[in-house]
Amino acid sequence: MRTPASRRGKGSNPSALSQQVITDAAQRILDEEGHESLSMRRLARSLSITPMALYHHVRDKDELLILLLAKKAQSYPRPELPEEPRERLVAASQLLYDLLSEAAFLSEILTSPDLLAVAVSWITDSITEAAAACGLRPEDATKAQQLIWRYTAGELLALQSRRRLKQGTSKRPSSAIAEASAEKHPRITSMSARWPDLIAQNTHRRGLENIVDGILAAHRRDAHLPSG
Amino acid sequence: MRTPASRRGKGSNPSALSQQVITDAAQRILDEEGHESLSMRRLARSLSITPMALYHHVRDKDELLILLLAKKAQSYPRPELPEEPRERLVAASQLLYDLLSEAAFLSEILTSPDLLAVAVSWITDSITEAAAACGLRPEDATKAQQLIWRYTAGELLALQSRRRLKQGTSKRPSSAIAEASAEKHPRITSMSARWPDLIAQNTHRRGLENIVDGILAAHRRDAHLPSG
DNA sequence: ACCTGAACACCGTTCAAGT
DNA sequence: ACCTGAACACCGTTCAAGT
Repeated sequence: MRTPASRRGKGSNPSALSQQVITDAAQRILDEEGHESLSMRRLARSLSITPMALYHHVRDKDELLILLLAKKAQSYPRPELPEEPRERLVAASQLLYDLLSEAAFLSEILTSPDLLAVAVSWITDSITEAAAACGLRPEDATKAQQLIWRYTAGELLALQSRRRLKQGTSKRPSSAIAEASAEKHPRITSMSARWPDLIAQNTHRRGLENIVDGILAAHRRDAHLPSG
Repeated sequence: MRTPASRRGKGSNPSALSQQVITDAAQRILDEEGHESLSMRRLARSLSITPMALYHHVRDKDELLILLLAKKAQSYPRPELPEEPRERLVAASQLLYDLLSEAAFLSEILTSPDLLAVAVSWITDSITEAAAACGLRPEDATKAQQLIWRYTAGELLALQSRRRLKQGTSKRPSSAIAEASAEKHPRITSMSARWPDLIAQNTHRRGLENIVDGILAAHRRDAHLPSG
């Protein structure tokens, strides 16, 4: 009983399934149909194979996504970073944000920050290095990197919801929520009116600089106090 | 509010279904089985009703989750905040983090920050107010609140993954990822060895203070430059 | 070793109908 | 108005078997 699976076209060898082929196909789905469409089953269909065939090359969906991110990180342009340490710290952090904003599927794996961080480590390493060059001890430099990483994660979530808002996939506040929460605070009413404009803005860069300066100021304080 | 705390006989009267009854049952599932177990179907089963009966009282699952959060926010203890503006800003921000860390299902709705923010607006309002009391103009105070909110979101993601790590639901880095990413950076190897200790720490408070001070310093700079 | 077929154990949500 | 039954259109993943 021979399965008449339609030829995979394009490829010369139908049995040429590999991690490379899989991630390429996944990226194509991401680009053409959006990250909501990327499922193991959909991916298998696009390769004319059984979903289970995928599991011979990737452990699970999370691994696939991280792999996708790692590939993007690898091929990402690596600009020369500024000489001046503080500028370098800001630039490397900005780079992290820019790269990750291109990975729309990110929210699904954002809860695995450690795995994620490994995938983009050439950038997070630069951040740590730059922090160290600003005078922070290795330990504090790593903490600084972590702080920036977490802020970046929060900004990326916000970016994602802004995008969905544009797409029109978002939801209206729904009276139930307003009712359940708008009881004891009069202020919100006036503030929420301005909200749409405010959340529409990309405030990442400004925030980043505030944070970097906050870190460096704290360092200078700590460095001066013990000796004086 | 016309809920006279009446009959909710466990299965005796199926017509006693209401938003109150639904959210109570959902909270029970959350508490007893964890947020992964909370689904519309599971919830319906626990109430001995059809999944679709739920949709007469909540629009969809997201609304249910936000409702759950709004309830928690409402019943959360409201401590007296410090008089001193900077201290108040820090304290209110810490409060936001503390409250949200108790909502383990949060990551599912973290991508709707605007809806979320309405649910906990009594805290976010305090943050904005405190920032204004520090001298920021209303617009800048709102931006400060936004910055803090986003950092908090990032910290909460990190917290969540730390919890999963403890639970043992986490994944080992998997050679494929290491292979795909650890090619061009030698530094990562030495750093990732220290990682487990570092990510295990709760660095939120320290980071928060850095950020608050960064914001206030930027404000002082901006306020002084134009006049002098 | 690599892949298939079938199944397991689920999801959120829509629709038409019942009371 | 409130609820059910059945279906739609999916998920990720395991298992045993085939080549």
